[in-house]
Amino acid sequence: MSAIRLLVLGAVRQHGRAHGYQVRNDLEYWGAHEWSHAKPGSIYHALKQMAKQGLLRAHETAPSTAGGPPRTEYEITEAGTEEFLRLVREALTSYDQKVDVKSAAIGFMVDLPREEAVALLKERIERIAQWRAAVTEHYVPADGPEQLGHIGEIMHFWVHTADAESAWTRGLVERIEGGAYTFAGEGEPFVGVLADGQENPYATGDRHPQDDH
Amino acid sequence: MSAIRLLVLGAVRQHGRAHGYQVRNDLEYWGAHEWSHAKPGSIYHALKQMAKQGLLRAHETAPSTAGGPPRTEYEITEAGTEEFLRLVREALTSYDQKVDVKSAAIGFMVDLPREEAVALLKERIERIAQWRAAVTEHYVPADGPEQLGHIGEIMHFWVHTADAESAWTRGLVERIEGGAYTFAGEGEPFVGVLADGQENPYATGDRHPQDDH
DNA sequence: TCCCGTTTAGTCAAACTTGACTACTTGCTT
DNA sequence: AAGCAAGTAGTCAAGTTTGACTAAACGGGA
Repeated sequence: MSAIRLLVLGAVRQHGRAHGYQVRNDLEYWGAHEWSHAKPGSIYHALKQMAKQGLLRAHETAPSTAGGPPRTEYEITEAGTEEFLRLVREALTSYDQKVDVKSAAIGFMVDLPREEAVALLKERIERIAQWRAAVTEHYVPADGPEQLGHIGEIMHFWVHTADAESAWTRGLVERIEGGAYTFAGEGEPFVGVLADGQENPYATGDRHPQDDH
Repeated sequence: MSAIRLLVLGAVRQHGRAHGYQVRNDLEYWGAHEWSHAKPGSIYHALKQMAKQGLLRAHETAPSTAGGPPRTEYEITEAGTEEFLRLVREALTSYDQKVDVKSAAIGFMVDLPREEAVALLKERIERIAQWRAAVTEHYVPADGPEQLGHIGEIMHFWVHTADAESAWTRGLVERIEGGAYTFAGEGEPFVGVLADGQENPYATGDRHPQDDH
């Protein structure tokens, strides 16, 4: 799963109706340019693609209210909402070691009911444990780990990372079970999009693309 | 940086002369199919591309010794070796939170002198610290972190991950400084490729592509 | 008022990735 | 002796990602 579709679907859904540039701005507001590869091209491409697949409905719109070429607005469809929820659930449970997908899923977890979020996260913890067991059993050669030489460090690194993630997920589950945050059906949701015209406090300052982290 | 080029360059380099299928097998031997997206198409594409760019030299070869279509063998060029070392150095120092690139870099770190590897890893630790400082300062709004709601969990997750990685890197530096592993110029290097005809103990068992982790 | 920089909005070609498919040989089985 | 599974080696079209580029409108100073 690529994070782009999830992010774009989620942004359009929260907005109700959004054009590409608005989505682009929301993602930046969420800091997504820091942890996902959400370039303009990818965003506009995802919008078009998902419109073609019936996940979004495209509305041709008048030549824009403030500069730039005419813009297309999108709304999420029934099918799009289903796909969105499916993606959130999948991203919350699966251990795919991709930071962007995980981060996006955390951002959207409150779109599910509290109990479901907890259950999915517990499933994730379970999967990490299984993955860990499989890796440590499978990749340690019969005649001892020394055989692997420095290659063993790769495995060590994976396991270390998995343990850290597991620990963090357990903490998150505790916080959620302790009543933190507002989940689906629990009243006013947290607003995570920029209103039209609102200034983005986390703007990039438009750094040059050749920036290297 | 994508991990594929680094992995392919490294494989060809260790082999001296290799055809695509051999590279494909080496990567599987290294477990790369588990942590990178090293599909056949990507590997053959990378080989062709890098040959076109002068990083590899292609030799047309006789119709193969054991089944299958005729194969092309590749050798690394001077420019390719430079690029390889550049990529390893970059991957060791930069904090790009991509598991595949990091893992590949660990696998190839012994191709550098010991002192350089240590220096690069220390640089990495430093960069993680800087990144952490920037993120915690920049993303905590003036009126307290509560403002962020559950979105703050994303930041918390990044920071947690960064700390885990920093801890692991410090451990690795200690092990290397303590004399572990054989680095460039220290005698017989660790052999990380499969000899022609040698069986791969870590073969995938050719699982179906629709496997989901 | 005219030019120039900025913001808004989006396009495009080139490169890369994916997963399924082709094609050829070996060796076992019936 | 024919058939066929398994292994070897690689191709291909469809889809995705990238980074640089286009283009329109606003703003403000000389």
